[in-house]
Amino acid sequence: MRPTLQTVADAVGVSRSTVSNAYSRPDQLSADLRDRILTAAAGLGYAGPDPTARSLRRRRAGAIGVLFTAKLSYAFTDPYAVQFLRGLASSAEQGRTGLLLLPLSMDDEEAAVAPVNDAVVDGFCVYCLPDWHPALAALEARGLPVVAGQKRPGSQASFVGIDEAAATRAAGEHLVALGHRRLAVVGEYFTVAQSTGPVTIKSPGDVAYYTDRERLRGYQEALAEGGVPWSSVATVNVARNGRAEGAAAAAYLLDRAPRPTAIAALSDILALGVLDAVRARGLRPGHDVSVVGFDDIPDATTEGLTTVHQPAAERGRRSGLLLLDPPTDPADRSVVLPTTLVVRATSGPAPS
Amino acid sequence: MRPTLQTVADAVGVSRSTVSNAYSRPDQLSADLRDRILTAAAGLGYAGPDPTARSLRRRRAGAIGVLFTAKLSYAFTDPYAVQFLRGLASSAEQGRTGLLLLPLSMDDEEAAVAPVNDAVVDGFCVYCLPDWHPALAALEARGLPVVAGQKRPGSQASFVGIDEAAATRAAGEHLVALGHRRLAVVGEYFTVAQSTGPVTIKSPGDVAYYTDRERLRGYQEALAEGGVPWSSVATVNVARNGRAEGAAAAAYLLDRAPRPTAIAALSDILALGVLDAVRARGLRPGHDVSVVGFDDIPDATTEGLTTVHQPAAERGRRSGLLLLDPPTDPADRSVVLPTTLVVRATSGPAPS
DNA sequence: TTGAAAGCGATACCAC
DNA sequence: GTGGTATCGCTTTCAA
Repeated sequence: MRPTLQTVADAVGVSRSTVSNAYSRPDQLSADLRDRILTAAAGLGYAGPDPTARSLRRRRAGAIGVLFTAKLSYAFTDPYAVQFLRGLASSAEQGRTGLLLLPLSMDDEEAAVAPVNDAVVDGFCVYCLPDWHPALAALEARGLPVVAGQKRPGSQASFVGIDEAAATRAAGEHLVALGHRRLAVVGEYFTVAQSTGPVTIKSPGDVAYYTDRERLRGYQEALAEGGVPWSSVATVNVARNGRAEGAAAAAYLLDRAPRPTAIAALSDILALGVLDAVRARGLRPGHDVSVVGFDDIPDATTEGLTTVHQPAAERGRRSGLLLLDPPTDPADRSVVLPTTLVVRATSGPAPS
Repeated sequence: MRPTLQTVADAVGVSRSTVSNAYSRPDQLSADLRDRILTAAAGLGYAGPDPTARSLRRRRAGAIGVLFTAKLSYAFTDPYAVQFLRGLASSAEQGRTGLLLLPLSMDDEEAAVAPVNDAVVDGFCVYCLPDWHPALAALEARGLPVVAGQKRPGSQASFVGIDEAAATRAAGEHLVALGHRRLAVVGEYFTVAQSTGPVTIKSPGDVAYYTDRERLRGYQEALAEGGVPWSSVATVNVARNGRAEGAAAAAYLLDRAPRPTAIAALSDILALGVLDAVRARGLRPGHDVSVVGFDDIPDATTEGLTTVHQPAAERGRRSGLLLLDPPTDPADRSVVLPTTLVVRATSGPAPS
C-alpha cells in the first residue's frame, strides 16, 4: 500500500499534524525535526500530501476549468483561441493554477453537463457556448466563480470581453464611407443549415451564438444608417470557422452577378479564405473587392487584411485574474476591453 | 452554507447512502424515490456530489496532467504540439477525462516540481522534458501512470513514440544518395549558447533534449556511413523553434562560402524558415540547395517540403489510451510508431 | 513545539 | 431496496 501521512508519522514517532506541518507550514516546527520527517518520508517513498485529499480539506482545487463546445481539438486550431488561452495560461501560471480543458459534447444532454459537474476546479472560464446549452444551468448550480465572454441575462458570471457590435459598426461605417453599397457578410452562424452556403437571416437575433449575433448586428446598424437596406445584404453561412470554408463562401458570392463590392467576414480566418477566393479569380483585394475581417490574428498583418483588432490574450489574462480572486463588488466583475479598426490594404473605395 | 449529501438526505428523510445512490447508481433504488431525491436536491440548490470528495473516495481524479516545459503558451503555438494534443484530447474525451495543462518552470527548482506534486490527476503525459529536469524524479515518486515520448533508463514510464534516429538516418541516406557532401543541420539544441548561430557539437550526446539528440545522431550515422565526416558538417543552433529563427540560421549558412548544398532542419517549422532564406537569396530549393524537415506538419505539404512524416496525432491518442488504462504487461506499455520519409520538391541532386 | 480530535463530503460494503 | 458504519487522506483549531 502507498504510504500516507500516518505512515510517515508512525515511522518518525510523531503525530500526523506534525508531518502535515512539515510540508505545509515549515515554520511551525524545528528545522531538525522537519529534516528527519522529510528524510523518513523519502525513505518510505512518500511523495508528499495527496493532492485530492488536500483539495478536499483546503477547499481549493488548484485548477480552473475551460469550457469548449465541439471537439476540444478545435481549441488548438483557431488562432484567436490560441491567443486567448495564452493569456489565460499566463495568469493561471502566476496563480499556481492549472488549466483543465473540458470538452462539452453538443449531442448528448448527459455528456453535455457531466464535465461541469465532475470537474475538480475552483472556477470556470466559458470560452464560447450557445445560449441554450444545458451546461449553462449546471454552471450556475455549481456556484463556483464563472467568467464568460458574453453577458447573459440573469447570470452571475463575470464578464471579460469587448463591445462586439460597436466593433463591427465601425467596420461597417468604414465600408459605407468608402462608397460600398453591395455588401455581403460571411460568418459561422450556426443556423439550421450546417453547410457552407447562402442563408437568409432576417434579423441578427436569429443567430445562435452571441459573438456572431452581435457582430452581425453591428454591421446591420452601420449599413442601415448608411442607407443600405439589410435586405440587400447577402449573408453566407460557413460550416466551420476555417480558411477553406471562407474561400468556399466567397466563391458563391463572387461567381454570381452582381458581385458584392465588399465582403465582411466575422473572423480573420474566414476573411483570409475570402481573400484566397478573390485572388483566385484574378480580382484585386481593396480594388475590385474590399475584404474586412475580425480579430487581427498574426496572419492578418502579414496578408495586409483590414480588420477589427481585439485584445485576445488580454481577454484571457483578465479572465484568469477574475477567476483567481473574484472581486466582491459586482461592478469590478465586468471588464470591457477596447477594439480598434485596423485599416490595411484589403479595403478601398468601391469600384465605380 | 452550501448543501451537501446530508442536507438532501435529511430533507427527504433518507440516508446519505441512498442519496448517493440516486446520483451514482440509479438502478439501486426505485425510480420514484430517486425522483423525489432529485427534486428535493434541485429545490435545495444541491448540484450533485462534490467532485473533490468523490475523487478522494473513488480514487479517480478524472483528469490527466500534461507536462510542458517553458511557457504553457508554447504548447499552443507549435504545430506538432497541436496535433499531438489533438490526439491526446480525443482519447481523453472518450474516457470522460479532462486534460490538465501543467506548465513547468525551468528556473525555480521549487516551481519546477510543485505542479507534479499538487496536480489532481490520474496520470501524467510528459510532452517534452530535458533529462535533468527535477520534475522527472517527482513524477516517479508520485507513482501514477506516466507516458512519455522518450525512453529514459530506469524509468517506469510507458513509451509512445518513434525511432527518431532511424527516421533521420533515412533522411540522411536520401541526401547522401543525391550526392550531397557539404551539409548542415539546424536544430534547437539547447546548448549553453541560447542564441541563434553556429555551434560546435562534437557528438550528438552533447544535446540536452532527447528528440534533437536522437535526430542528430541519425544524421551523423547516415553521413558517416556515406563517407561524410561529422567534422565537416555545420551545426547551427536556434534560440527557439520558430520560422524566423530557421531563416536566421540558414542566413548564416548561405552567406558564407562554400555554401552547403543541403540543409537538414530538425523540425518543419525551422525547415520552412530555411526555405524562406533560400528563396530570399534567389536560390532554388531542391536545385541549388536541398532542404529537409521533420514532422510533416500541414504547411509542409503546401510548401512541397521534403520531410520525415511522423504520426503526431496518433502519438497523442495512443498516449491517452495507455494512461487511461495502463496494461499490466510491460511489453504492451511501449509503442513505437512508424515514420516515413516523404520526398517532395525541396530535395534534389547536389549541384555539381 | 507538538499532538488529539474533529471534520472536509462522499462512497462501499454489508447487514436488514 | 435501504440504511449504518467505516473509511478516503489530509488540515486545522485548540489545548498541552
